[in-house]
Amino acid sequence: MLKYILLGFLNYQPMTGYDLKRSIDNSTGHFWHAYHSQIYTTLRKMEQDGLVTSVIDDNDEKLERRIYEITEQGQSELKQWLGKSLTQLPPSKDSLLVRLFFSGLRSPQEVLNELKFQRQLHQQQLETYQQIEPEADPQSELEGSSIDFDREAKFWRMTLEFGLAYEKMYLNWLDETIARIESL
Amino acid sequence: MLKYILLGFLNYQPMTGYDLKRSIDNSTGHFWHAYHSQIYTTLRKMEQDGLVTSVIDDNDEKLERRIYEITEQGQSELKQWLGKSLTQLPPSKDSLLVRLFFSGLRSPQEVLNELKFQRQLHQQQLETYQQIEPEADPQSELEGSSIDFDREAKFWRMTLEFGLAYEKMYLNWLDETIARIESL
DNA sequence: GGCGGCATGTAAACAGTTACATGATTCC
DNA sequence: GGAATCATGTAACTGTTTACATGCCGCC
Repeated sequence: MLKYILLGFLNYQPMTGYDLKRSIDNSTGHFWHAYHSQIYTTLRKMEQDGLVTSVIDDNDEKLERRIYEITEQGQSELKQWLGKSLTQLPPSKDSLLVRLFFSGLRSPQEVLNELKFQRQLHQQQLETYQQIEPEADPQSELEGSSIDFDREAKFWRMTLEFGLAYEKMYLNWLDETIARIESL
Repeated sequence: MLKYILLGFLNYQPMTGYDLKRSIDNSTGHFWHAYHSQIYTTLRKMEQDGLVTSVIDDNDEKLERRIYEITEQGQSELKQWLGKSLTQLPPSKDSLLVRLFFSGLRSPQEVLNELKFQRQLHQQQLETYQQIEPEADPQSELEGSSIDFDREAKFWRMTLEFGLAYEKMYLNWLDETIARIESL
């Protein structure tokens, strides 16, 4: 999966591993997290497979900043992946729900503490998403590009809407669940 | 993670790998999926680590059905895990959102087809959850057990409520997103 | 000079997925 | 007899996470 995320971003413009890490953290990372260690190793592998090429940045002679660029083969692989629609539900994994499922073994107070802490985190996450709203086009500086970033931004916005809906739903459910446990 | 799910179920009663597979598919699998291959190998590893013990079922001489039972060490490890509350948001991974994020490369019709198909799947999933509602206690036959299954069932119900809220949110978002793309 | 953030990487461990394999039982 | 489902497992691979490691730059 990470492979396609990297191809997706490199299809916008050439970037270093670190640039990719930041791009992911600010956008797709909200629904597909990646560690820098995985990004660097995956980029190396993709270069071996001919999906990207890399050059060392000349501007900066001290730091070995490697700039990656997507190849035609990379573009074609990205398009091919997008062409094959999902035919199943993406499996969801939520360790909090696993913990809650087996919470008969814990004291109600312990469960409440955990849920209330999660509530804070989800509240923060919601606020993070709400602050992304105004600026929907972080790539707007790319004037000469062949990419229509207005069109791209519509899809980015849709994933943001998902994040907002998800956090609101999560907060609602946490509030109801907390209330239910408190009344036990 | 799977380790703790297996411990959680074995804490209710001794079971075979296949029993565990079915229990997971019907409950925690909705928020933490596991393949049978992983279940069997993890059980073997847990036995080596002293978290469970196993015996071959005598009733069935043809089939080598191995019945696993949780040990005291296993119980203590399960409780210890539950004791350490999550301090971060569980990372979510949703490949549909990744695909949508980069859907500027696709035709609107392709995107719509994928979203509409996902809509069907989520509708089915919602109905699945709605049918679980009436029977909240699949373990009710265990009369002599030391586990208070009424108390357990309250937590199971909470995770089910999450599933219902999640699917409703997802369907809503899909409907809005589909409408937005159709009006482009 | 020390601290924090920038920037890049490797190694080892762990988790999860896919494919292969086998044999029993049940139903048609 | 054949197909589907029950039931158990191994092997190879891929993906993900944690830990280790290094050095630069700017700020106080």
